[in-house]
Amino acid sequence: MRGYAREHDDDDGGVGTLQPWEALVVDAVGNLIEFWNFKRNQGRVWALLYLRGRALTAAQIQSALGLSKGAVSMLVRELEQWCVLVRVRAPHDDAWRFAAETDLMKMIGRVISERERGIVASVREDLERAERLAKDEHDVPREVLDRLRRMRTLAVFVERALRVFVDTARFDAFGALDMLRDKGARH
Amino acid sequence: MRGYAREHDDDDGGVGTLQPWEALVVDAVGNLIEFWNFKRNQGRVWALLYLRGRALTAAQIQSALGLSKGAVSMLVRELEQWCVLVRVRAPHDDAWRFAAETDLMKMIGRVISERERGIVASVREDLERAERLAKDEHDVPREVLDRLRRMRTLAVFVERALRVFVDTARFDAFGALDMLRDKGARH
DNA sequence: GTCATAGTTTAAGACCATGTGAACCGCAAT
DNA sequence: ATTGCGGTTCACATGGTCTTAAACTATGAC
Repeated sequence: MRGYAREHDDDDGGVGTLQPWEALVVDAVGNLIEFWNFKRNQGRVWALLYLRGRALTAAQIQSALGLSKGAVSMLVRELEQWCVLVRVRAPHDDAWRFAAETDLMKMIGRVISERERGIVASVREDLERAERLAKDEHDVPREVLDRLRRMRTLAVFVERALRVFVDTARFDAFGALDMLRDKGARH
Repeated sequence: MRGYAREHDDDDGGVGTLQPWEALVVDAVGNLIEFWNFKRNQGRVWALLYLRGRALTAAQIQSALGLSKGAVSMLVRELEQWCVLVRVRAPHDDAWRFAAETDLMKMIGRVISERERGIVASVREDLERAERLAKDEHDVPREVLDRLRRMRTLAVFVERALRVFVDTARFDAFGALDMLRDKGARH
């Protein structure tokens, strides 16, 4: 019976295809992540790396997940930009290796500060501009202006909330989100 | 100069196109909502209705936003299902009218409980199945099982957090999210 | 009955995101 | 210089989502 771990498992991280249970995990994370507007395969790559618990080469990722060379190249670069994995090269290794980031706060924080915050900010700006324009018209009813103001205020509020979140969450108020980390034990 | 409000503005809610400032608002909301995995036009419809502060007919929505009849039909049905607008028919009116829901908690609560919670739950289930399968293998390293368990635990945690949120948030801990509502004043 | 109006459903097409495969670059070994 | 290997980039194909146009249903007026 073909086992999960090979004898010298250092040099092959996943030739051929995944075990069924591994595929389950990888796809589950992929599906989840897809809903947060990332690519499904980004989630699958991260999950694979996290599960394996060590750095894999692009080729290993490619064959484990059944992706093309180009796709892996794109995916790891994107994930790197989101601080979701790190690219490492051992002294005399001739290939990059990729390892999963396990600090969820770091990842979420980055997504919020780079993406969510930008969106909310631009909505707020549009609402502000709209408010100025509307005020210049002479015939916009008071209640309409009022609703417009309320929307803008809400946007400002959300913007602040996000800022507070990223600024404070690092010093973990959110203990549970540190759960993926390898703390005690080994090493 | 063509004004915003017409003399007898009861019967035309938006013939032709929107005022520039209105378009700004509507599109801003559309862009925002798109990022929460809804259709851009769903956001635009809601924003229009909220801004106008009264129920509009499908035809009015259609011409104000420049959509097709079919699109409006789809959009309002979907929004209705998410409790984002209500469909009303006045006594002797021969057309439905649609009004924006202003209780943000109601809307968010519904989205979380119907969509987000389902996703997280299905991920948790997959992780549980994977964990059982992995335990049946004899050669899965302890650390791997451990990471798998941690992922599952995190999923369970998130699931609980979402449940708590939808169950308690109704009795507004989140005052700011009630901001869109017309409370005091008129009426 | 016919006609008109309001709304729904559907097939077809436009559009966009994602992945592929091949060409390409850079480097090291021979 | 040539070959091999890791990695990147790009044009194109593919697939999914959204919108439209048109057919269709329903309902009320005449």
